[in-house]
Amino acid sequence: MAVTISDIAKKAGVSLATVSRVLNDSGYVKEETRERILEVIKELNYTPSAIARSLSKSKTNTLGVLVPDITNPFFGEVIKGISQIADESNLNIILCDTDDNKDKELKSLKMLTEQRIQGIIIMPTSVEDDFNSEYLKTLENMGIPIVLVDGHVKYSSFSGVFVDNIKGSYDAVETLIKEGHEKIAIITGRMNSKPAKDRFIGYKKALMMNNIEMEDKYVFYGDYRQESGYKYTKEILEMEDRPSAIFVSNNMMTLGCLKAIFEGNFKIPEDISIISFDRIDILDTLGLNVSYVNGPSVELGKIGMKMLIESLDENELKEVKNITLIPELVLRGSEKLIKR
Amino acid sequence: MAVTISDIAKKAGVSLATVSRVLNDSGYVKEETRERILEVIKELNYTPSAIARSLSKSKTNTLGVLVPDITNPFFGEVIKGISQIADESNLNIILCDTDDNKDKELKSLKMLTEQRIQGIIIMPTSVEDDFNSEYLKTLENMGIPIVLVDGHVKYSSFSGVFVDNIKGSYDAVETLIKEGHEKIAIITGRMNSKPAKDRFIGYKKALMMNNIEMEDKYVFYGDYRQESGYKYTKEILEMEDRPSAIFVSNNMMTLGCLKAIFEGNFKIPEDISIISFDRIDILDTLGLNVSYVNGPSVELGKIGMKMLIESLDENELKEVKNITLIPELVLRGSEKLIKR
DNA sequence: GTGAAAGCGCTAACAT
DNA sequence: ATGTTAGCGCTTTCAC
Repeated sequence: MAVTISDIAKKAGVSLATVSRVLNDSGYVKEETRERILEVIKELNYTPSAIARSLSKSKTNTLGVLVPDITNPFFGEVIKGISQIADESNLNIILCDTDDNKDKELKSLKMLTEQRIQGIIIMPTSVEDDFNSEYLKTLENMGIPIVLVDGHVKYSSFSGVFVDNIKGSYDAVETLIKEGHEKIAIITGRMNSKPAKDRFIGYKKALMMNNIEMEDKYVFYGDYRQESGYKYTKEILEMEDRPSAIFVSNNMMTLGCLKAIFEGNFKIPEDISIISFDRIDILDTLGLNVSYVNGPSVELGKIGMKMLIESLDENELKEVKNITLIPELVLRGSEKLIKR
Repeated sequence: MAVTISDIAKKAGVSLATVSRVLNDSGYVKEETRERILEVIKELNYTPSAIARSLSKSKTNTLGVLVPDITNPFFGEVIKGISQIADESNLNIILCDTDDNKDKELKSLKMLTEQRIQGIIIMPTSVEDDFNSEYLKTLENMGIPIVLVDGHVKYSSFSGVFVDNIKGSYDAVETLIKEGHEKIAIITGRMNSKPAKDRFIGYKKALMMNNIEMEDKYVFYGDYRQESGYKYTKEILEMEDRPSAIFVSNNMMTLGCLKAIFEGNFKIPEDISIISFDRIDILDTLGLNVSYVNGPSVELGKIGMKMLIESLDENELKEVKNITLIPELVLRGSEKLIKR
């Protein structure tokens, strides 16, 4: 169907090998022959088959990337970082949206191995029912390097780049305390997710270090979705012993939280203070001054990809590397304690 | 390196062909042999090579998808739609973020043809410097079906699924007029983009049909980016003969527009009315009642993918199909004309 | 400097 | 019901 290397060879009056040589700049080819071949290639509009090449070289130059939700801008930014580095190294990437679903994740993983990708960057969905990490482990044993980004799977023996979630939320909550807040609520993520758990730990730690007793009634177990942020904020706003501040564990829940606050006609920070984990671009754009803990998304992607590329080098002995990035606390005023 | 079909054959004491048969459920295999083979496959942890299969069948079952910006939730949703349908048909997709950049787009296109993808869904970046449509045309002539989503390239001879931008903005602007607005500003997109142009046309048409003279001073030529929305809204708000309403041609510029409005301490719709093209989830979430023209993103993706799959069928004669979806006008109150 | 030929892992006639 | 074999398009070793 398509024009192949042998069509080129025939038309140029040389052998396959010679064509291949000019294609790959390998071995010696007389300048004259080279030019003739190049011309024929142009003329016939030849495009080499990556498939055939991959098969022949047992090397695809393709990497797999798994994200839980492609419509979440945070992941979008991570992907930007990943693509950028991949591009520079002329690596292809196959991107899979796992829809935050272990089954889809597994299906994608299988598809990727069939495609003989040479490495995987994965942003896992959660740690629950953790059968996929077994599968990942198998892949790694088969020689496919795995790099985790912003999450943890069961076997911590994978390399990865993470955000220091504990420190991030510790800083946020401590800031609230220093502002004078004493009753600080938290809306957490699912407790089977490492990042969510760590954010909770940071919260507890900050209270403890500042001699504030944690109160169960101020702890709301959310699930990283808008709805839970909305629902629990509503509850919080109606408490008789209402906390003066809320620490919300991720961006989506913060949106829900804000909705509840606006609906109830409460003002930030006059009526209630909040700090969010994760930046929400839009808020800044709209001039809504919500303070947040900023996980470095693009950076996460870039570093993850660089780690992966390094471990692609077969010669290098594979040691497990872990890099943890410290998130930055960005204060916008929503953390302030106003006399109420 | 990896275990191959012949390893399986050897260990199971059969020939390659037989193994291939059970792998593909083709031809007859004795139940007993089948089971034995299946067992060996499990045991050796065999994963077929899609690469080898593709080469052998001259068929990759892989599609290419090009998006201008993966961090834009609108495209994220289109991708969700695409993935969903692809999944159901067991088609793989390679997704490329072109960064709204013709060169990257071209590079991705080349990469995709090397990968021998069997079809392409493309959301083009703009119509400007339109050399890629030539390339696309070449690809199509080579038998690779192309489906356009929400954009137009130079050669309108491609199939595609679009949004009726003219009608969308016509409805929006007419609504403003019916509300009593007479001075209606527009912030457009770049005039080399078909959708942007059409949205402008809808605006003009609505004015004309309602016997309102279009005033040049109310037309602001933006570029679909936040900054331009911000900048022109600032200008608008400072005009001595200030319009009572703004029609903003896309979501990003609307964000900039809102920022300018809030910064100036203007109220919607008390001080100024607006309608946006494109839904912005966050606004609803936050309880900001901005009316908008809603392009059906997920639907766009699903339909686009279905069209592509249809034209994958080689038997089918390839006719150019165009489907245009009518966007829905969602009124939230920001269009109201309040006595000022 | 160039060519011949084996091989990458699999499929699909064609035999048996 | 199963085996043999010729490709798929390319790379690479070994000859010449």
